[in-house]
Amino acid sequence: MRNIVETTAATAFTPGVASLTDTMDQMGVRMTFARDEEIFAQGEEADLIYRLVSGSVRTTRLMHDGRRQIGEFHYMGEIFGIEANDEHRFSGEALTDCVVTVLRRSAFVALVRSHPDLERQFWSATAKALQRSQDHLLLIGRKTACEKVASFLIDMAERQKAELVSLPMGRQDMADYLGLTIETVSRMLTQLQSSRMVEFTDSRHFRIPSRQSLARFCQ
Amino acid sequence: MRNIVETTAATAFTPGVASLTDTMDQMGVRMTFARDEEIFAQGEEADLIYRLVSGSVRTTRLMHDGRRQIGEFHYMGEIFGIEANDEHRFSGEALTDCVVTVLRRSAFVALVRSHPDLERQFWSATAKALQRSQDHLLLIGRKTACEKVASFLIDMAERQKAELVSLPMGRQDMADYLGLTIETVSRMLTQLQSSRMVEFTDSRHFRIPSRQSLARFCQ
DNA sequence: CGTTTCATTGAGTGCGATCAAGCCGTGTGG
DNA sequence: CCACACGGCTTGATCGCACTCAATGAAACG
Repeated sequence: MRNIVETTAATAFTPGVASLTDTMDQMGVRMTFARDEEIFAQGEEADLIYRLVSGSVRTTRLMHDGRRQIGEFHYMGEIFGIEANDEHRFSGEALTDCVVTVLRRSAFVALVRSHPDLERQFWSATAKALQRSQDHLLLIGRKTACEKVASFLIDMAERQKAELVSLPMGRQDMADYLGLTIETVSRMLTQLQSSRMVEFTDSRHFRIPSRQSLARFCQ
Repeated sequence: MRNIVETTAATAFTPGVASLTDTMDQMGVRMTFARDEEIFAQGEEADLIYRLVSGSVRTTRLMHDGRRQIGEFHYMGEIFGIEANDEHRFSGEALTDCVVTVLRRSAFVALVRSHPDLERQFWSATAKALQRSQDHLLLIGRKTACEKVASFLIDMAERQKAELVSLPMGRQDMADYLGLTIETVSRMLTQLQSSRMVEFTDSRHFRIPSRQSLARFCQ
């Protein structure tokens, strides 16, 4: 454990109309993680809840033989590490250097119980996660390699306001998110680029000339 | 609409320590659906919440060209049709003839708000759904056809207490749940059967001689 | 008994995986 | 400043698993 998490603030704090994330930031303890560092491990007790102040995180699940599935990428402001049971079913790993605020689950549950508004916000976040997971099922189960990569690029572009979109993850992470191999991801990217659907300035930055055109590749 | 849903009971009802599902059954309106009938449609306003009294349900999502992904199968007792937004992202269809209790979402939210215990049960159900969806991601994204089918059979066996497990869905539904074709599902089933991993009495009923042996096929 | 629907089996194809180089930007030390 | 190594990415050649297309088998139903 890198840091002792203090929960003493919980009893003193009264949020009023504060947002869930603001409240977590005020009550939680700030921690930093370096790129590729593990934040929590698959199988570990899920007694902490995390909010991402800056940087990006991936949640991954590993099979015995090394096959890997990325459950979700999390970006600035998002909550992650929520579990229905008391055990983490995914590992959480820092995609880039990042800062998180950490809250004990028990403190979180107590807080949320006494502030129904926060509870609703929290439920909404969970339901959104479910939605994204279900959307992803269709992508992984039924889309072609090209459609998967195109959908991913559009999703990234929609999450970022900037015209030039940046990819915090490498090709292997993209592959493990989309249920493909690194080679196939690379091939589809060059294919999309030579069809003028995307323009990469370098391997981690791209822009989409016409969102609509690219969307046609996603079905 | 087949049936007008009454919500007058909501104000009069006080659940005490009743379970969420019991409460829904008491407050909701009972409806019946025939096999393959649509309970709610993809894109439709999600103003109702459903609990399955008897029978089975599939939630499906369709692409323009007919490709289909099944999100989840629901069995007796389960709640389904919950959405984060006000629009259904999946269709709900009766897998078999079934009976459901239906509750207006607004009534449900009001009820849940005034009874924190119910709210916790509801949240737990949502979190479990998220968990199942995430488990399914690994299956669809990274498992082989054989592993997918074996995992599915074990999951079915675990949900039913009986030694002889019955499949309420046809081969096409299995295929669309696992991200395979109907032919591949059929081939894997005969392959598993000729390896003595499962015994089918007919196409819809099977038993597993050794759970452990079959589990080895799931990785 | 014919018709329909669902499941199985077979033959051949193709998409994405695998195996193997090659490329390129970055960092390091001489 | 160059030589070299290293990791991440791309590209090429080949393979194989799952898909497609097609036929057959087996129940269910009128």
